[in-house]
Amino acid sequence: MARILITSALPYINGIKHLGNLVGSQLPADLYARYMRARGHEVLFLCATDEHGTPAELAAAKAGEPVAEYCARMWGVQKDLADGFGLSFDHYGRSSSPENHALTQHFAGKLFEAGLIDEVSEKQVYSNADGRFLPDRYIEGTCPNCGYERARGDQCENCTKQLDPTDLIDPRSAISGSTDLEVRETKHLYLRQSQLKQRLSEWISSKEPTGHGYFDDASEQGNETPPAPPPLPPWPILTTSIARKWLNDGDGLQDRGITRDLDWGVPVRRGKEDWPGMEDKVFYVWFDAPIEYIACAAEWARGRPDSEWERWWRTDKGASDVRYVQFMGKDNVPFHTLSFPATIIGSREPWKLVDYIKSFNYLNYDGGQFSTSQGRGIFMDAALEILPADYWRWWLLSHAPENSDSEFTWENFQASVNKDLADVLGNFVSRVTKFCLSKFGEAVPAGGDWGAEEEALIARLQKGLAAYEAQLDAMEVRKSATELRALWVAGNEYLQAAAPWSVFKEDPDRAAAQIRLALNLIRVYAVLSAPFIPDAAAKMLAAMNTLDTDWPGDMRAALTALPAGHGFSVPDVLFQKITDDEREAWQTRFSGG
RNA sequence: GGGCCUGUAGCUCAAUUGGUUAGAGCAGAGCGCUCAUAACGCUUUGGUUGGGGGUUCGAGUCCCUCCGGGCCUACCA
Repeated sequence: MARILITSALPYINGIKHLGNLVGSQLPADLYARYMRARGHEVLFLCATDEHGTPAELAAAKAGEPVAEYCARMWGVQKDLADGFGLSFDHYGRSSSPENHALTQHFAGKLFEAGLIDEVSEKQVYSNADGRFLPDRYIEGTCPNCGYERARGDQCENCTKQLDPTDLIDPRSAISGSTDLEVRETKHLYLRQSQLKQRLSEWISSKEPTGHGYFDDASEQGNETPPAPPPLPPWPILTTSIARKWLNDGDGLQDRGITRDLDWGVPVRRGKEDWPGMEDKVFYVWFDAPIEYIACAAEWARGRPDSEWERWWRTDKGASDVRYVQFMGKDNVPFHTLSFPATIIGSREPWKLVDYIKSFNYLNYDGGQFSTSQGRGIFMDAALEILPADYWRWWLLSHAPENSDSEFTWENFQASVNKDLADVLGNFVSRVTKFCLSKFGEAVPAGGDWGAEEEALIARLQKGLAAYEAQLDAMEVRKSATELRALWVAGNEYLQAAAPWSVFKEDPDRAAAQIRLALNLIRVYAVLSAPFIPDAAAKMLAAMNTLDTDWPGDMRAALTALPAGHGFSVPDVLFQKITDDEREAWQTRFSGG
């Protein structure tokens, strides 16, 4: 049995996430976690809300709540939605947890001891009206280059010119509109990532197709039950190319500011000691957020010995055989390939480094981007209001933006759900159970033997299963969905060829054997489909009146798990089809504006 | 500006990394079946792989160039 640590990128606390966020990290991570658990491996699957930073403070102010209360409330909202989508986290934590405060400060102290922290004095824009320093993006003004009046302090959206906030004509706060701005001197801590460039570069190289670092320890252990998963493939090009760009672009990897002048966050300390001159500052959210991956495990183990979570994270305390896989959207890649590893490596302590980073492109909505501000697209709460989670899970996973940005259209969604889920899988369950009920009653029928058709089906399923497993092991999400669907289709083809409804008239025993196989196939489908559509899988198992969720190793054996005489019930329709009227109504409702 | 990704059938995507005649699903057409959610199965139409040039015995795949779509560019996270 292997041990698999899985983390999903942390959703930012500010508001409800849309389907693009979901498919880019949490959902594929859940697919992988459910699959690995089903294969019998020990899985720790973690996620948490990312709560610090300026946007959280502003969102709280807008909601008229203290930021701590706002974050606590939104954590609850996001947790409920995650549960609604069947995301099977072992723990859903918070980056604001005491565990993360302590660990973030601990890492800062270790990095300081290693000489990897610089104190840098710099000038930043302060807004008197807002009572805060303004990040460059929160300063607006007229672009000196093109005259656009709503240029931001970092870049003009109109002419794309890179700007410095002091370049802007008539600068004002984007928060309040106030022009009462001044430049103040402030001191910040910088992580000297540039010192670790060589080390990081070599590490990234080892994960590329020509590298040799992707055969992790967990995959090299011999004859176990269950067998260890196959070696991890090279990292996605998307992951390594973004990392390379940041490593090599311009002067190479830049040192990074890891503190901010904010109230809400992890106070700057060196371990448990004060940090002179840093009394009113907090760590930058991108410093503390990835550390929450570790702290989240500590939260999970609250009230139990530290060894419980350290065996997942400390290579000196049992984590050396852990396989660690991260899931995220492409915007998160630099922080996971460089900044966080720099924190880990720079600490000179034996923390577990990530083994595989699965990154995703973006999901677009009907010809444009999802937009929170314009209410354009589908958000997690609205999605669950109109349809069960499995419908979304199936479509999103089978269309995951792995190679390029992909697009949600209602036509495609309707066609995919109706055909794949209702017609191919749902109808299979329906036709088999109803036929059995009418001819043999609500129990697995006895009599008859398998013949050539059954042998051919078993061989085909065995082959298809191997293909499905290979894609899931490689985290090829779309291809996994294709293989799963092919398994469903095989059942329908078999039924058509076997035609038990005809056979029954001449040879009821033979028909009984066919239906016995088909009923067993429903259970097998439930087990195999559960990582994608857990709720429907549970319904199928309930209808088959079984708790046997063993992953099929030998298909022949798996297809005899339900013996003759085993009672079952005909389930309700598994997947209701989406009608044209519904589709059109939703299309209108979610068009935004 | 720089970097990366991407363009394959009406639609959504493959193509074992340069190797026979570019394949699936959906949509369309035809046939079969009647257990089933008007479901299922079989057959079938549909391609100058964005345009042009080059390398090669051989190019969807490699190189150059042009066109289109997208992302990133370090103080939003």
